[in-house]
Amino acid sequence: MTTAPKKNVTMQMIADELGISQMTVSRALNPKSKDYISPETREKIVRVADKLGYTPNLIAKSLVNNKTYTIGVVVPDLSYSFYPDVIKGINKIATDQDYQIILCITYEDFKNEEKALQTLMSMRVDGILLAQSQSVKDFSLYKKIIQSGLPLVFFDRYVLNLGASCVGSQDEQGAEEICNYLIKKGKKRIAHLSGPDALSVSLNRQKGYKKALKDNGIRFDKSLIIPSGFREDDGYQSMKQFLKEGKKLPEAIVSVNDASAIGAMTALKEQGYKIPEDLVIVGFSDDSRAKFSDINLTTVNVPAYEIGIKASEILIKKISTENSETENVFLETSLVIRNSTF
Amino acid sequence: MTTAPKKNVTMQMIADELGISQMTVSRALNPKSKDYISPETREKIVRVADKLGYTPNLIAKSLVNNKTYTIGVVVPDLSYSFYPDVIKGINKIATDQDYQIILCITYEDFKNEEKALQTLMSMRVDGILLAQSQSVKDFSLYKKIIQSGLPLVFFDRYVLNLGASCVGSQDEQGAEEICNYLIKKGKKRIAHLSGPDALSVSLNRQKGYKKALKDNGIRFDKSLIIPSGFREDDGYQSMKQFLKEGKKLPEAIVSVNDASAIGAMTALKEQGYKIPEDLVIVGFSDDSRAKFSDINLTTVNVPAYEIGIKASEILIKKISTENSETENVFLETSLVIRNSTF
DNA sequence: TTGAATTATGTTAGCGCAAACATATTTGTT
DNA sequence: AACAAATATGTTTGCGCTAACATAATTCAA
Repeated sequence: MTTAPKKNVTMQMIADELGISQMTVSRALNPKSKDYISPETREKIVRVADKLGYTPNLIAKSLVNNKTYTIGVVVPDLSYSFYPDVIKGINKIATDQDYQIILCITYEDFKNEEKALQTLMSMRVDGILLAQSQSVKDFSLYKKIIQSGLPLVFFDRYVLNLGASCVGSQDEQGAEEICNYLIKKGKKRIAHLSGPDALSVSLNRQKGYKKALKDNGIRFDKSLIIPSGFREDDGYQSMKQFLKEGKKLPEAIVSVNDASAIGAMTALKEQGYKIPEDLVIVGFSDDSRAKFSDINLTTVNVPAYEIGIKASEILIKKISTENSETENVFLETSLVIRNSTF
Repeated sequence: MTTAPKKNVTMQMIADELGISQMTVSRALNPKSKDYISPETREKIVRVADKLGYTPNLIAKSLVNNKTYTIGVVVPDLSYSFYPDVIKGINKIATDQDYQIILCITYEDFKNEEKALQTLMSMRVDGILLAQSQSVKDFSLYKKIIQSGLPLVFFDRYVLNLGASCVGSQDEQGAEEICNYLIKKGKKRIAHLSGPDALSVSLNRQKGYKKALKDNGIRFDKSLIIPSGFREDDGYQSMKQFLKEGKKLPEAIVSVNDASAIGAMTALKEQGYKIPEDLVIVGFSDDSRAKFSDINLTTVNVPAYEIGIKASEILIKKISTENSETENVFLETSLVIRNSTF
């Protein structure tokens, strides 16, 4: 037995049942302070609404109000603990303010990112939270969004001075700190497994790396920049390539993030190198896996949950305030020393 | 300088610009096979649409078509790797079919779950994927959803015979297998850290545990069922409580999931017990942390990504097929032996 | 050449709701 | 009693779009 799917109950149906106008139903179910409605009528309406199983149609409401109570959240991946943690933060604030999250995963592919953004615009989300994909090509779509007046807040991976607020971490300082730590430990020949040039995180972390070198009188050696990416496999492949070239091994490697560091460790171990005896390696992000003794990665903690909180707070403020200024917030990182640098 | 937020461009604006009717614009931008439109007109329209920065309004479309191309995904948590992995699977299928995901996190709270489901109904999502929260109270809302004709598919934590399809893992067999493994290793006094009674996963895993005992001629001892939950802290608290009661320590503990097992390990270690020397412990789920040597948890692998794939496939089939039958799918688990059971 | 088919466009209505503007009905005030 | 204010409800319109049904312009066969 299959029951024919019932059509959704509308205000008109409730009105018809009671022989009143649809507008009265609307007023009863969505009381505005300035509206008048008699308690008896309201009660009747609520009872019938309940009896018929009325569920308000947010689509229709959105069309009228030009407001959807949805925000688009675009992330590159869910594979490591970082973005799920950010999303938890976003969800906290969004839920408190009755916004729903539309989740898009780009898998680091700019094509997917562009498609997601287009769709979110068409869905008339009230705002967008975006962490760029690793393969960004250009910023024209970002500009279009910003210019259209749709609030956009970058998080983690951002573009400054585009008119969108940015929430991230103090990447440069974090990288500088961890490099200084390595140098203090006596390391001089330090390589950097870097992320894609187009991204703020990559550049800032690299900047911190260079600054630490400079401050400590170590000459920057371009050949020690190993181009990589954010995924474990990026680190693995890049390290493998580097080792194949037969260059002299560095004393330390500063990776652009944990996943990449873990990949690099795998490549190094495959070649029989021991960490931290033969060389030390550090990451960035404090992935949930970093603390385990098989990896035990010295890294820089980035407050993922707080980034989510802050980014969504700024977004929602932007949504509900007429002319809110763009603001950039960079949360503090902290050094987490573990055994990969003994 | 702050530019006034431009109103969104509509088809009517394009039509006005060209002195044609809005309907012609609609036809040009959303070609239906049966429609006629001259190539020149279409070209003009596309050009103007582009010039004005037209973005189709899916809200309006949804209202007309009674179809939103959204699916609601309700999960209890994002803290462990399991649900993010499921979501990756869901996202894969959803994206392929041009559906967007509306993500709701309940934090194991039934109140949040009910609110999320209500909202999703109001948003007129085309279907819902749900993993119940740990604190389910009753099924009336599920029934209401199903009766309303809104496709609902349970995943991971499900309720059979409610009219909704269910996608899960072979929990009973998995639990049985891991218990048999322990028994084969000579363990006889085996405790079970169990999940909430209201949930399928809990019951099935407990059923598998009991079956293994029975098949091996071990009498079931009710006092060895330790009521717990799915979160790390649940396992920690329950274990602590159990230890405080001063009962004789079991030789092995079968936990309802990895997080709970990890929590229990913490409690045990705090009391100076050594794993696996003093007692062995096993989990369920194969969380991304389970493989690390600090934990090294023998567990049952549950194919999270595949559950996401299967559940969303079934949901979308249900959405697009008139009278699709409910179907229940239980994916195979596999034993993962690590050092927590030496 | 004529009218039927084909092609190209226009008009109207309605999806479900709420803003804006009526119109009743009741209450309170003097 | 008379009128304004307060209260309660109704009507119309439009959000942006598409389905359904016109109508106009063109093509083509006989």
